[in-house]
Amino acid sequence: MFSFNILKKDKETKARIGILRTPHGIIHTPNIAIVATKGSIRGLSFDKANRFGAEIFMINTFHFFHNNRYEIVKKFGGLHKFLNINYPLMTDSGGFQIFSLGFGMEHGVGKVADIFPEESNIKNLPISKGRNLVKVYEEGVEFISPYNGRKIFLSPELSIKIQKALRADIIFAFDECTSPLSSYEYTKEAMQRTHRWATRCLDEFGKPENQVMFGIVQGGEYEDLRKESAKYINSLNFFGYGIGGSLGKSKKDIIKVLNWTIPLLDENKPRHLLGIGEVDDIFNSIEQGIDLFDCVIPTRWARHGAAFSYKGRLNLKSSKYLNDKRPIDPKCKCNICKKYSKAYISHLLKEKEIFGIILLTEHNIFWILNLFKEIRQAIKENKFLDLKKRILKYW
RNA sequence: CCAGGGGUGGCGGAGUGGACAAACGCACCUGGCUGUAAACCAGGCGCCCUCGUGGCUGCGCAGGUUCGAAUCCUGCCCCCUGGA
Repeated sequence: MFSFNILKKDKETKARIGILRTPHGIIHTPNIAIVATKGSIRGLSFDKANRFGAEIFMINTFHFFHNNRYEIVKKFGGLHKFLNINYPLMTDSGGFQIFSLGFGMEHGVGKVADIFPEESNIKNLPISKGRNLVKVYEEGVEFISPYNGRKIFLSPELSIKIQKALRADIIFAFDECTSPLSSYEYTKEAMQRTHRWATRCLDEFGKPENQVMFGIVQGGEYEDLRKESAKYINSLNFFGYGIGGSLGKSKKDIIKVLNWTIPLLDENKPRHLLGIGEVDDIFNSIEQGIDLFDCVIPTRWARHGAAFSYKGRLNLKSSKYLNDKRPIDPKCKCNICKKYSKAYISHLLKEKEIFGIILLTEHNIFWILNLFKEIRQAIKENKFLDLKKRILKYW
């Protein structure tokens, strides 16, 4: 029921196109999973996204766990039935929340921090941003729910049990996502724990027919750890691989991490770069051999007023667009760009009209999916680097 | 005309002798956002500059008291409520 086939490899780079088959449909790679954390693409229906070319969606275990909502979904027979859709789905394991509700929240940093993790700089971080709601143990993780303060405990086994109940086609092993500010020692400790958790996840998972699992490579920004992790995760019986965790202090570090990691992974299995999705990072990662992404940026930027365009990121909340009668992106073939001006959308966003967010979400999702279509076509025609050069001129 | 209340930065609205260029909210401007605690967050928002525990102007208008006034006093102007 599941398979992954590589159709063509780029001649100049490690980019490749492939087909990932699941019981709910096929995914042409490289591709991006549209994020629908709580079972909704904020501002757009699954059907519409699918019409724009979305072939797989990413939903989150933690958000169906902290409120025990997975029990309801289980009674429905899984997410497909609960959401009443028939598209391929993947679920994240909850491992990202170890970072986002823990260190990331405490220090206000993302996965790619543009800062140095020395003491002196940590002091200058906005540590008042939040407290650490996460305690990691060998057995699992204690979260203090950010929603109601309740203590909840998630283990590798429980994450897999929940993901089996949710019944997404592709699930992820429960890992610990570390911070760019974590020390070498801590990153190593967390990586080794993630490795032990990986085998516990596989044991719990068994061999179901309707789901496959991706293991996650950790190791932060450290070459020896990344290589060790890639070798170890590759030695286990996963269907594919996620590359997760801290990807370093700058965008260049992402390339380094992928360059260390990917050559050590079975080339016939799909590789998913967790959470990444800015335009330049997409090109650089595909060039290193990444097949799948997922990212909140298209929808989040839309809610925050930013648009994708061939001229780069546009902040449509800016008053300078109120006189602009042209579409967001004159080269974009989406209905929003066919019909609406930047002026109108800017006006809606400034007035906090929800319709502005809906229009922009539709455009951003369409735009990013179209970019992946162009990338696949380019690889097919051996023009990947040409396309990269052309697009990244403005990104 | 009488009685009472009130006039604070673009707007709303605190403050009622010193730490007030004036809380807070809105609006406005600029940034940020990468496995979603995010329709969010951060910064700026009188004028000037060498951008600082800097200078100037400033709380209806004019004057006064005081070391010091948005805050107290006097006069004037305007607004609101009730009465004739």
